[in-house]
Amino acid sequence: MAENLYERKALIFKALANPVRLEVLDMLIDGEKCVCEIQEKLKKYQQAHISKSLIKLKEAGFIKDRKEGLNVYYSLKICCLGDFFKCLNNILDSDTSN
Amino acid sequence: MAENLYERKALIFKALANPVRLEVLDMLIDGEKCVCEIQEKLKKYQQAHISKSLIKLKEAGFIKDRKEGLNVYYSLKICCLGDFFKCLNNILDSDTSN
DNA sequence: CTACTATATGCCATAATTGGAATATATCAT
DNA sequence: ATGATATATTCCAATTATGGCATATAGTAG
Repeated sequence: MAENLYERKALIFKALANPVRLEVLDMLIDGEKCVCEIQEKLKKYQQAHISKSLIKLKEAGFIKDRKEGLNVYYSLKICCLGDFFKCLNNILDSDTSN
Repeated sequence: MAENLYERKALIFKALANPVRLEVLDMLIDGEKCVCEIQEKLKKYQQAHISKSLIKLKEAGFIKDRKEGLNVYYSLKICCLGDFFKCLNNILDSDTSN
Protein backbone atom coordinates (compact mmCIF):
# COMPACT_ATOMS: atom_id res chain seq x y z
CA MET A 1 0.00 0.00 0.00
CA ALA A 2 1.05 3.57 -0.56
CA GLU A 3 2.61 5.33 2.38
CA ASN A 4 1.12 8.81 2.34
CA LEU A 5 -2.20 10.34 1.40
CA TYR A 6 -1.02 11.84 -1.86
CA GLU A 7 0.34 8.51 -3.01
CA ARG A 8 -2.95 6.83 -2.21
CA LYS A 9 -4.83 9.49 -4.14
CA ALA A 10 -2.42 9.17 -7.03
CA LEU A 11 -3.13 5.44 -7.19
CA ILE A 12 -6.82 6.21 -7.57
CA PHE A 13 -6.19 8.65 -10.40
CA LYS A 14 -3.86 6.17 -12.06
CA ALA A 15 -6.80 3.82 -12.32
CA LEU A 16 -8.68 6.54 -14.21
CA ALA A 17 -5.75 7.49 -16.40
CA ASN A 18 -6.63 5.14 -19.21
CA PRO A 19 -9.25 5.46 -21.96
CA VAL A 20 -10.42 1.85 -21.78
CA ARG A 21 -11.04 2.00 -18.06
CA LEU A 22 -12.84 5.32 -18.43
CA GLU A 23 -15.08 3.86 -21.08
CA VAL A 24 -15.83 0.88 -18.86
CA LEU A 25 -16.75 3.18 -15.98
CA ASP A 26 -19.01 5.15 -18.29
CA MET A 27 -20.84 1.98 -19.23
CA LEU A 28 -21.42 1.15 -15.60
CA ILE A 29 -22.93 4.54 -14.81
CA ASP A 30 -26.28 3.34 -16.10
CA GLY A 31 -26.22 0.18 -14.05
CA GLU A 32 -24.62 -3.16 -13.41
CA LYS A 33 -23.17 -5.00 -16.39
CA CYS A 34 -21.78 -8.47 -16.87
CA VAL A 35 -18.27 -8.79 -18.23
CA CYS A 36 -19.65 -10.28 -21.42
CA GLU A 37 -21.76 -7.17 -22.08
CA ILE A 38 -18.76 -4.95 -21.57
CA GLN A 39 -16.70 -7.05 -23.93
CA GLU A 40 -19.48 -6.87 -26.47
CA LYS A 41 -19.23 -3.07 -26.48
CA LEU A 42 -15.44 -2.97 -26.46
CA LYS A 43 -14.72 -5.53 -29.11
CA LYS A 44 -11.61 -3.69 -30.23
CA TYR A 45 -9.91 -4.99 -27.12
CA GLN A 46 -9.10 -8.54 -26.11
CA GLN A 47 -11.09 -10.28 -23.42
CA ALA A 48 -7.99 -10.47 -21.22
CA HIS A 49 -7.51 -6.75 -21.46
CA ILE A 50 -11.07 -5.96 -20.41
CA SER A 51 -10.74 -8.33 -17.51
CA LYS A 52 -7.56 -6.65 -16.34
CA SER A 53 -9.16 -3.24 -16.70
CA LEU A 54 -12.08 -4.28 -14.52
CA ILE A 55 -9.79 -5.68 -11.88
CA LYS A 56 -7.77 -2.49 -11.80
CA LEU A 57 -10.92 -0.41 -11.34
CA LYS A 58 -12.02 -2.73 -8.59
CA GLU A 59 -8.70 -2.54 -6.78
CA ALA A 60 -8.87 1.24 -6.94
CA GLY A 61 -12.27 1.09 -5.23
CA PHE A 62 -14.47 2.32 -8.07
CA ILE A 63 -16.44 -0.80 -8.75
CA LYS A 64 -17.50 -4.03 -7.10
CA ASP A 65 -18.29 -7.43 -8.51
CA ARG A 66 -20.85 -10.14 -7.97
CA LYS A 67 -20.76 -13.66 -9.32
CA GLU A 68 -23.78 -15.40 -10.72
CA GLY A 69 -23.10 -18.75 -12.27
CA LEU A 70 -20.51 -18.41 -14.95
CA ASN A 71 -20.95 -14.67 -15.18
CA VAL A 72 -19.43 -11.86 -13.17
CA TYR A 73 -21.40 -8.64 -12.82
CA TYR A 74 -19.66 -5.36 -12.12
CA SER A 75 -21.26 -2.19 -10.82
CA LEU A 76 -20.23 1.21 -9.51
CA LYS A 77 -19.31 1.35 -5.87
CA ILE A 78 -18.92 5.13 -5.69
CA CYS A 79 -22.10 7.14 -6.01
CA CYS A 80 -20.50 10.55 -6.57
CA LEU A 81 -18.84 9.60 -9.84
CA GLY A 82 -21.37 11.63 -11.82
CA ASP A 83 -20.38 14.92 -10.18
CA PHE A 84 -16.79 13.84 -10.32
CA PHE A 85 -16.95 13.63 -14.08
CA LYS A 86 -18.94 16.84 -14.47
CA CYS A 87 -15.93 18.80 -13.29
CA LEU A 88 -13.89 17.00 -15.91
CA ASN A 89 -16.07 18.47 -18.60
CA ASN A 90 -15.30 21.97 -17.32
CA ILE A 91 -11.67 21.22 -17.90
CA LEU A 92 -12.29 19.78 -21.33
CA ASP A 93 -14.48 22.69 -22.35
CA SER A 94 -12.07 25.39 -21.24
CA ASP A 95 -9.41 26.09 -23.79
CA THR A 96 -5.79 25.23 -23.12
CA SER A 97 -4.92 28.88 -23.61
CA ASN A 98 -3.59 30.22 -20.35
CA MET B 1 -3.83 15.77 -29.27
CA ALA B 2 -5.80 12.70 -28.31
CA GLU B 3 -8.29 11.46 -30.83
CA ASN B 4 -11.35 10.53 -28.84
CA LEU B 5 -13.06 11.82 -25.72
CA TYR B 6 -11.90 9.00 -23.46
CA GLU B 7 -8.33 9.58 -24.46
CA ARG B 8 -8.62 13.26 -23.72
CA LYS B 9 -10.13 12.50 -20.32
CA ALA B 10 -7.40 9.97 -19.64
CA LEU B 11 -4.79 12.64 -20.29
CA ILE B 12 -6.37 14.81 -17.63
CA PHE B 13 -6.34 12.01 -15.10
CA LYS B 14 -2.76 11.18 -16.00
CA ALA B 15 -1.86 14.66 -14.85
CA LEU B 16 -3.42 13.87 -11.47
CA ALA B 17 -1.90 10.42 -11.21
CA ASN B 18 1.19 11.53 -9.34
CA PRO B 19 1.65 12.41 -5.66
CA VAL B 20 3.86 15.43 -6.27
CA ARG B 21 1.41 17.01 -8.67
CA LEU B 22 -1.47 16.32 -6.29
CA GLU B 23 0.40 17.97 -3.46
CA VAL B 24 1.11 20.98 -5.66
CA LEU B 25 -2.57 21.27 -6.56
CA ASP B 26 -3.46 21.06 -2.90
CA MET B 27 -1.15 23.96 -2.13
CA LEU B 28 -2.80 26.07 -4.80
CA ILE B 29 -6.30 25.49 -3.43
CA ASP B 30 -5.78 28.28 -0.92
CA GLY B 31 -4.53 30.71 -3.50
CA GLU B 32 -1.86 31.65 -5.98
CA LYS B 33 1.71 30.66 -5.16
CA CYS B 34 5.05 31.44 -6.68
CA VAL B 35 7.23 28.55 -7.79
CA CYS B 36 9.72 29.39 -5.07
CA GLU B 37 7.05 28.95 -2.38
CA ILE B 38 6.08 25.59 -3.78
CA GLN B 39 9.69 24.49 -3.86
CA GLU B 40 10.09 25.62 -0.28
CA LYS B 41 7.32 23.24 0.78
CA LEU B 42 8.49 20.37 -1.41
CA LYS B 43 12.17 20.43 -0.64
CA LYS B 44 12.44 16.69 -1.02
CA TYR B 45 12.22 17.20 -4.77
CA GLN B 46 14.56 18.98 -7.12
CA GLN B 47 13.68 22.36 -8.54
CA ALA B 48 13.57 20.88 -12.05
CA HIS B 49 11.06 18.29 -10.96
CA ILE B 50 8.72 20.84 -9.42
CA SER B 51 8.93 22.93 -12.55
CA LYS B 52 8.04 19.97 -14.72
CA SER B 53 5.15 19.09 -12.44
CA LEU B 54 3.74 22.59 -12.73
CA ILE B 55 4.02 22.55 -16.49
CA LYS B 56 2.24 19.22 -16.70
CA LEU B 57 -0.62 20.51 -14.56
CA LYS B 58 -0.81 23.59 -16.74
CA GLU B 59 -0.91 21.58 -19.94
CA ALA B 60 -3.69 19.47 -18.52
CA GLY B 61 -5.69 22.64 -17.89
CA PHE B 62 -5.70 22.65 -14.10
CA ILE B 63 -3.61 25.72 -13.45
CA LYS B 64 -2.46 28.90 -15.12
CA ASP B 65 0.66 31.01 -14.67
CA ARG B 66 1.54 34.67 -14.46
CA LYS B 67 5.00 36.17 -14.59
CA GLU B 68 6.12 38.97 -12.34
CA GLY B 69 9.75 39.89 -12.60
CA LEU B 70 11.87 36.85 -11.93
CA ASN B 71 9.02 34.95 -10.37
CA VAL B 72 6.26 32.88 -11.89
CA TYR B 73 2.99 32.59 -10.00
CA TYR B 74 0.69 29.64 -10.49
CA SER B 75 -2.97 29.44 -9.55
CA LEU B 76 -5.93 27.13 -10.05
CA LYS B 77 -7.82 27.54 -13.27
CA ILE B 78 -10.62 25.12 -12.42
CA CYS B 79 -13.00 26.19 -9.72
CA CYS B 80 -14.70 22.84 -9.13
CA LEU B 81 -11.59 21.08 -7.92
CA GLY B 82 -12.80 21.13 -4.34
CA ASP B 83 -15.87 19.01 -5.10
CA PHE B 84 -13.80 16.93 -7.39
CA PHE B 85 -11.53 15.96 -4.54
CA LYS B 86 -14.35 15.45 -2.05
CA CYS B 87 -15.48 12.45 -4.05
CA LEU B 88 -11.96 11.13 -3.84
CA ASN B 89 -12.22 11.03 -0.09
CA ASN B 90 -15.30 8.85 -0.36
CA ILE B 91 -13.22 6.38 -2.25
CA LEU B 92 -10.38 6.58 0.22
CA ASP B 93 -12.69 6.18 3.19
CA SER B 94 -14.53 3.19 1.84
CA ASP B 95 -12.74 -0.05 2.46
CA THR B 96 -11.27 -2.03 -0.41
CA SER B 97 -13.42 -4.96 0.66
CA ASN B 98 -15.87 -5.69 -2.11
C1' DC C 1 -15.99 -38.06 -15.98
C1' DT C 2 -15.64 -34.76 -20.54
C1' DA C 3 -16.72 -30.75 -23.07
C1' DC C 4 -17.94 -26.04 -23.06
C1' DT C 5 -18.23 -21.24 -21.69
C1' DA C 6 -17.05 -17.02 -18.93
C1' DT C 7 -13.60 -14.85 -16.73
C1' DA C 8 -8.88 -14.40 -14.77
C1' DT C 9 -3.83 -14.83 -14.79
C1' DG C 10 1.01 -15.05 -16.47
C1' DC C 11 4.42 -13.80 -19.72
C1' DC C 12 6.41 -10.54 -22.58
C1' DA C 13 7.87 -6.73 -25.88
C1' DT C 14 7.01 -2.02 -26.41
C1' DA C 15 5.89 2.50 -24.80
C1' DA C 16 5.35 5.96 -21.26
C1' DT C 17 6.50 8.01 -16.77
C1' DT C 18 9.59 9.16 -13.06
C1' DG C 19 12.92 11.99 -11.09
C1' DG C 20 17.91 13.14 -10.88
C1' DA C 21 21.95 15.81 -12.94
C1' DA C 22 23.42 19.21 -15.87
C1' DT C 23 22.44 23.05 -18.61
C1' DA C 24 19.76 26.88 -20.58
C1' DT C 25 16.97 30.97 -20.37
C1' DA C 26 15.08 35.17 -18.54
C1' DT C 27 15.02 38.96 -15.51
C1' DC C 28 17.05 41.96 -12.26
C1' DA C 29 20.93 44.63 -10.03
C1' DT C 30 25.31 46.83 -10.39
C1' DA D 1 28.59 44.69 -20.09
C1' DT D 2 28.87 40.96 -15.55
C1' DG D 3 26.88 38.39 -11.89
C1' DA D 4 23.10 36.60 -9.34
C1' DT D 5 18.63 34.52 -8.94
C1' DA D 6 14.18 32.16 -10.54
C1' DT D 7 12.44 29.08 -13.53
C1' DA D 8 12.56 25.99 -17.60
C1' DT D 9 14.61 22.49 -20.61
C1' DT D 10 17.32 18.55 -22.09
C1' DC D 11 19.24 14.10 -21.36
C1' DC D 12 19.12 9.79 -19.37
C1' DA D 13 18.61 5.40 -16.46
C1' DA D 14 15.25 3.07 -13.88
C1' DT D 15 10.67 1.98 -13.13
C1' DT D 16 5.94 1.24 -14.41
C1' DA D 17 1.97 0.81 -17.75
C1' DT D 18 0.01 -1.08 -22.03
C1' DG D 19 -2.04 -4.55 -24.48
C1' DG D 20 -1.38 -8.88 -27.13
C1' DC D 21 -1.04 -13.93 -26.81
C1' DA D 22 -1.31 -18.14 -24.43
C1' DT D 23 -2.93 -20.49 -20.60
C1' DA D 24 -5.48 -21.34 -16.27
C1' DT D 25 -9.52 -21.51 -13.44
C1' DA D 26 -14.25 -21.98 -12.25
C1' DG D 27 -18.86 -22.99 -13.11
C1' DT D 28 -22.38 -25.48 -16.07
C1' DA D 29 -24.20 -29.12 -19.03
C1' DG D 30 -24.38 -33.59 -20.62
